[in-house]
Amino acid sequence: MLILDPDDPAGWREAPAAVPGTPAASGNRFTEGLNPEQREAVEYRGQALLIVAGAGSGKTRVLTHRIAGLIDSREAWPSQILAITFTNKAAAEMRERVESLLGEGASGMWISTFHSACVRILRREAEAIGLSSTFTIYDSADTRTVLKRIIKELDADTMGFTPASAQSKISKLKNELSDVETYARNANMNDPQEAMFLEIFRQYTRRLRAASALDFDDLIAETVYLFRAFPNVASLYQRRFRHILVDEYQDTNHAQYSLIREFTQPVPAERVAEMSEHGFNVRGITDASGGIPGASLTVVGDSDQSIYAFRGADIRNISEFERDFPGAKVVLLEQNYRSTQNILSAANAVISNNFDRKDKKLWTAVGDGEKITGYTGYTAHDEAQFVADEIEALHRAGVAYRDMAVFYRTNAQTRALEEIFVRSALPYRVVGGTKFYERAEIKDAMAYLISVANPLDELALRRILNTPKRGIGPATETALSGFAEANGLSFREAMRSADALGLGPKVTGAIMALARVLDEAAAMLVPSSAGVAAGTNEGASKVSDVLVFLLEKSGLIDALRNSRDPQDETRAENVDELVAQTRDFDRDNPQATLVDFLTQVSLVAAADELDDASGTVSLMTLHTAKGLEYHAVFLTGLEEGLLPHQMSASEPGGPAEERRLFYVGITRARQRLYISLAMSRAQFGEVAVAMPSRYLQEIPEDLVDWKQSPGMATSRGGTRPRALNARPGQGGAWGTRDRDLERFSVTASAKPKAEWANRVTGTVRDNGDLTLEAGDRIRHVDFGEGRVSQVTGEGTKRIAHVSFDTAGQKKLLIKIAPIEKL
DNA sequence: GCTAGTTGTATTTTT
DNA sequence: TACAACTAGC
Repeated sequence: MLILDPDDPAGWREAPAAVPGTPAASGNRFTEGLNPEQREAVEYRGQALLIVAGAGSGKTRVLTHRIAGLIDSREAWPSQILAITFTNKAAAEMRERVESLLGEGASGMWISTFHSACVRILRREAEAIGLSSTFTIYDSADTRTVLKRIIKELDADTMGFTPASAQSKISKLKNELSDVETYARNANMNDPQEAMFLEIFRQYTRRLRAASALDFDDLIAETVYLFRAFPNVASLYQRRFRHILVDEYQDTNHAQYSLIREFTQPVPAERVAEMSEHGFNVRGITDASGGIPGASLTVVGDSDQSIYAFRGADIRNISEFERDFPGAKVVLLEQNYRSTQNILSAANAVISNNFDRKDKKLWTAVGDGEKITGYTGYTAHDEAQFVADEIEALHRAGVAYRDMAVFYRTNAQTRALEEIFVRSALPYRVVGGTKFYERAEIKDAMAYLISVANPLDELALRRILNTPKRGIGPATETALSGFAEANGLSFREAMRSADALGLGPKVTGAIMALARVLDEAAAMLVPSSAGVAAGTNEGASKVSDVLVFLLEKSGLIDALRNSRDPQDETRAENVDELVAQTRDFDRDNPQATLVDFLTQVSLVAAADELDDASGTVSLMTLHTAKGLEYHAVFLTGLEEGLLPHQMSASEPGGPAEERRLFYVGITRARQRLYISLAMSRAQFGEVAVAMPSRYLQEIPEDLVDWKQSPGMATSRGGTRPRALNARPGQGGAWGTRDRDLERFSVTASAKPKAEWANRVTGTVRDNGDLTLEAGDRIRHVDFGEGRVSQVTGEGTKRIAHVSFDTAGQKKLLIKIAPIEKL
């Protein structure tokens, strides 16, 4: 999926002599069909441009046309462009679109995420900051493991430190570009809490250094430090990139902001002269003083879609852009090309409740469209059944599954949705969530590769030390690390000389054997002498071959295959899938190294996994949904405590950010928007009463057609559990006034149709080999009786198409549906 | 050093 | 619920 940028380091010193073009020369070819504001954003030439782009206002179009225009008019070579996007997928798409606009490849362009761009720079310049160019990138789980060890060793848990709390604090500091020393200077050492945290931070930094590893936040921060500490290195990039474009600017944090500032600094004349002497071509890019002026900066963003404050995103970066870059031009894009007016009106109404924002109203020329459909389920399963039914109805009406998406606030909400979707034989895919690369067996296999690529990475080594089981326990591990420390060796070196430790012969043999396997794998990666001479990877073994070698020689794959744990069968299959992925990687990137593969894996984002060609409904969190659009969108779990989330209440700006999240969700929909909630939701395995989200009231009532409103669901019938009759408590945002509930009763559609049949439970049954055929009558736990009209599929995937007497048409996966034949 | 069983505890969003 | 950490017994 991710394509390695074809930028070629050999061309690094070549002359990208720009032919300065006149703005008008960018031609009409790239402004045709654009509205006046879009056109202005594409054509403007100046130091700084802020494009305030409302949702669906065609910002990707503007960005791609702007880049294509710059290249086509010869104002810039592709290699002088640096475009930062939020995901790798967006980057790949942007590259594709630019290339198709130009009708040719645009190699040398850097279009990537902040993190990918930084890794690329850091690997190239690693030496300068005393890092191995094969440094490992630690993900949050790795960070957590390291912190867990540190906290245990320091007994910091007695002071209330947890890996999670330390992790988020360290992350916040790094996003503010505060390193250990900076923190130490300002810390109040009389406060034992603070002193302890400093020690944790210090240890953490030390260990990452020793392992030649960087965490996600380091990638950005270290690049900034690199540029600041080595102006001559920074100049290389300042000279090269003449046009910097940043998408989703509202979600940049301080470190990213600082990085952009570094990129756009001018290069003073004396350094330009120096560079020129060293053979760097600066022709055509110097100004009258002989220096290189700062690169032009284009940022695109929408403060209403800022949803990453928890990750340090600072909304001031965009709101104070004009102050930061004096003379900046601002272009406002308000015409929406995505959604119907009803959807936009709802979005506008909701977001206008956020005070302290620049007023901005999205509008469209496409017309009102259909009303928003609302539904209140009794349980999460009931809600999920509504979603499944509506998806099926849309599908029958001709909407492809891939054009529909279900959004939710927390990953935990997928469970009920998945259960119902499986039962309903709906093709779906969960985007993000527990990712493939987070599975234990995959992390194990990856740890082998990492140990080979970066021998200093102790975390990876410790992970594989006893995986598969080799009889090397914690005692041996401690002995090894003690030996390493006492002799000034790395953990890996200690393993090689394990025979000097006086351990048992079996354990010693196991350690030495593992060390040997790793050494042999490392030898496979050395390029041939011809390759070394040419600076290529010629002669090195392919990633897939190294992986297969490691899996076999280490015994990992055999251990999984021969295990009697039935789950290990799936694990072995996952490992095989990893091998298949490395084969794909080798095929797609013949020149790439093992480190390239590891980098790519470290930096995949949830949205990168999206496969446009798949014929499935997509399920994802609201955060992942940013930047995407679908014909039909289902916003689920619109309850107090979920959206806004409980945890956001205590955070400053929390409720406003949650509202933006809701806004982002609404504006993903092109034609149809569905909003739903459940009156009760299982948490802790206990059922708790749920209150409608405060944000629901903010949607004008005439825009929503409630098939079952919150009012109806509380005021009707006596068959539901008592808990549901409970009055909303004091302080509940939904209020205690009856008017609030009445509002929904009044707007509720007058047709009390099949909704009562939809009181779906989580019941699952194994029907084994129940055979059904068209014409059979069945009884379903939730839907009552019905007649089978058709049976499709094979084996465990047989699907019954059933017309229920009261609940309508449904598809059921026969094996697990709670049904019986009559 | 390994395994199974038990107890305890935490549950937001992500590059 | 569900998973991590701890304990007991091999």
